Amino acid sequence: MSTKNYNRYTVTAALPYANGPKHIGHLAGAYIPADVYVRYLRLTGKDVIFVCGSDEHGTAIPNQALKENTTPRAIIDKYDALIRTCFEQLGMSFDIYHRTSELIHHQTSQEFFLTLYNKGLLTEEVSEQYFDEEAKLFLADRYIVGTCPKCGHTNAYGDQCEKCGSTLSPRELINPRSTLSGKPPVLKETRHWYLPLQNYEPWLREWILKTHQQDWKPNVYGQCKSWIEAGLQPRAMTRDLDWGIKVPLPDAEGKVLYVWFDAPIGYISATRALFEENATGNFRYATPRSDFSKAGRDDWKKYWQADDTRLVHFIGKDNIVFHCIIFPVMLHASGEFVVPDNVPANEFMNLEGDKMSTSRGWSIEMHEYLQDFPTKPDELRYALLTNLPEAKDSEFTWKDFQAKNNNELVAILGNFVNRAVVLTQKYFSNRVPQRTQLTETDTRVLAALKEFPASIAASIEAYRFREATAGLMDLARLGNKYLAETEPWKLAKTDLDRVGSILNIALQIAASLAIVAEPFLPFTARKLKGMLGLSELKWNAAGGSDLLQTGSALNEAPLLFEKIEDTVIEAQIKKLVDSRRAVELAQQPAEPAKAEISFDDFSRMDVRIGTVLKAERVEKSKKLLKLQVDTGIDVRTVMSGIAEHFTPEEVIGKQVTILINLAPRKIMGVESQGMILMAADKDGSLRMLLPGKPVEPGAQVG
RNA sequence: GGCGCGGUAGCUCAGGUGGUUAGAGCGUUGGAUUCAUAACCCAAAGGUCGGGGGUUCAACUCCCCCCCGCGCUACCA
Repeated sequence: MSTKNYNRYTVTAALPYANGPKHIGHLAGAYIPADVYVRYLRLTGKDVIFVCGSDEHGTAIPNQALKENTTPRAIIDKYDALIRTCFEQLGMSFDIYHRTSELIHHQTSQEFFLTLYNKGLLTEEVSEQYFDEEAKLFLADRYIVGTCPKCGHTNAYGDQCEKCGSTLSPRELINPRSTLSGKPPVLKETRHWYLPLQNYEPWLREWILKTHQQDWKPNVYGQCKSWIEAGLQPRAMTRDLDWGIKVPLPDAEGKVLYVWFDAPIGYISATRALFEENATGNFRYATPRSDFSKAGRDDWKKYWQADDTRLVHFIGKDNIVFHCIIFPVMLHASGEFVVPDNVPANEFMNLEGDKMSTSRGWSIEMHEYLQDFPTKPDELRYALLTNLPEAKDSEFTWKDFQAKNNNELVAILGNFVNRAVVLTQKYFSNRVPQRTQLTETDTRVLAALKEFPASIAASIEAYRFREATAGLMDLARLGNKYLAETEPWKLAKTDLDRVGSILNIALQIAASLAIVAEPFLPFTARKLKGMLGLSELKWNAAGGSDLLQTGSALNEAPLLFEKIEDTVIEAQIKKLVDSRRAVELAQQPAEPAKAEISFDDFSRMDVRIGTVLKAERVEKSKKLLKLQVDTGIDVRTVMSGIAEHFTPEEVIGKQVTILINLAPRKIMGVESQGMILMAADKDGSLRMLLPGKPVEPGAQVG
């Protein structure tokens, strides 16, 4: 249990891997809780930095580049920009969002590696790995497929057979082949540097199993325990790859640091960059902080090396081993760094009854949400916060999103604020009325109000963000209930003084809401403060009864939230289903082969290359084009059902493949003498079969 | 296979170290109300806490077995 007195906080959120867009599951796993935590700490006046950035190394980056037919550099630039923008629009309040491709990160990582190396803490081992001679690459297990030795499945991966579920190593595969070239890989010797994790087992046992049994979440603690008890082994910290951070040793050509070695160091280099930029005033990735304007560029060390710094990593459960075992061992072994005080990893968020997966088309990408709901970042934050997978996998549904918005944000929070403000406009010309004599109800409500901030704070500090969010909404409920009990609209004609007291109290509640909402709903909090004319107040002001001065004017008060209609939700669900269908279609196996035919059958068809001389639309037909085709033998008319895929202009001059001895047939009153051959893609779209180089019309296809 | 985390009202989820009638929100039903984006407020119905054993005066909470879901099993980022 951490009983230490901490004087500053270093909070990290998992570095998103820049090989593609990120979805709301990632937000729920790490970024939203981290942002709430940090915003809260700042409000309480704590010394805190919040660092994150794009993770831009590893084999998947060049692979994605291959897939998108571009360079790794282009891939990371593209996805870094996309993710960075989304985070900003969602209100992620990073002090810096850095990139692991930056020089300072390469330097920091290499220094870190050398520190361990020079201390003699890394071991060197030579092993045989599969190598793709054509791609000239060592292959990660995932990129080798072959026949499973256990079940005979012919497409088992090098690490696992998806059919029988057994765990494999690439060497076990029968007839292995590279997924990059399709060729069989060869075994080749390679040398790598390993971190002997087993040497740190006693330390890990002491640090995790003993010290953190109480304060780490059960899922995190259990996972760590499982690994430690299973026995730790040396883990390679380098890879054969040409994309990444060079191993800073002689004769290490073609070797880079393992991405999971460099990625967490990214937190440190981001912190260095944060102070570098604040010290120089040259801001590229950091958000300027006035309190750091006098900081030196070496001040980053306090946030990583001082004993009274509390390091907290927010991650998803897939990252537990790296943040709880490997990175801490690296930090500990280096001898210079503090280790995390907590790693509040979340589980996964499912979507509409199924696992979220970008590749399967079953996800809500951040940028897609923001495109469709550009004015509603807080609405998403709230829906995710109330259903974070804190203890177990949770589920996001669009209906639930709608319900949270309509029944809670609109009906409870927005409505309460609106009621208080509208009544004030109506009876007190939009000025905060005076509070006179207090009734028993008043004092009770004011006392209850006072309790909220501390209770919400306790939840946040215990990493219970759902509970904390519920506390926020309960405060709005308190306000609604107070109005329902006191019914100021009834008293307006008889006792305006009393009405004034009631509205004063209601407005004080709204003011506290504006402060307390900031970590959860930053955009709404800002709006609400603007409406109430409330200055920036710290957390400890929340719960107070005199946040708003009597007589001060309220500003224009638009509605904080708007209802989301059924049609909008239905459209989102349809979009989701459609995107999965599209992916499934694309992955559908090709049509099975037709029955065998003889060579004679085949040679009876006369297939030629012909040149399209003329093409025109056919009246009253959506599908047909009437073509004049030079077949080398003659020029003939062919009616072709391609009008939905090609315009006449783009067909003219093309050398198409044509079956010329098909029996003529009248179509739309015109005799068609042959058939143009087309390839039909899985989505039904047509592609012409063109010769690779121009040929004379009439060239036989066979 | 081994290990870890889960399996609590129709739905989404809370339930430190075992102890009075097992909780919240949504949904449902009924009531009250009209200041408010037909919203708020009150109340009720609804669960043999995955199944089966055991420990105990007492178990959702501890132990054992089984079933189900998810994850990890260490060169997948």
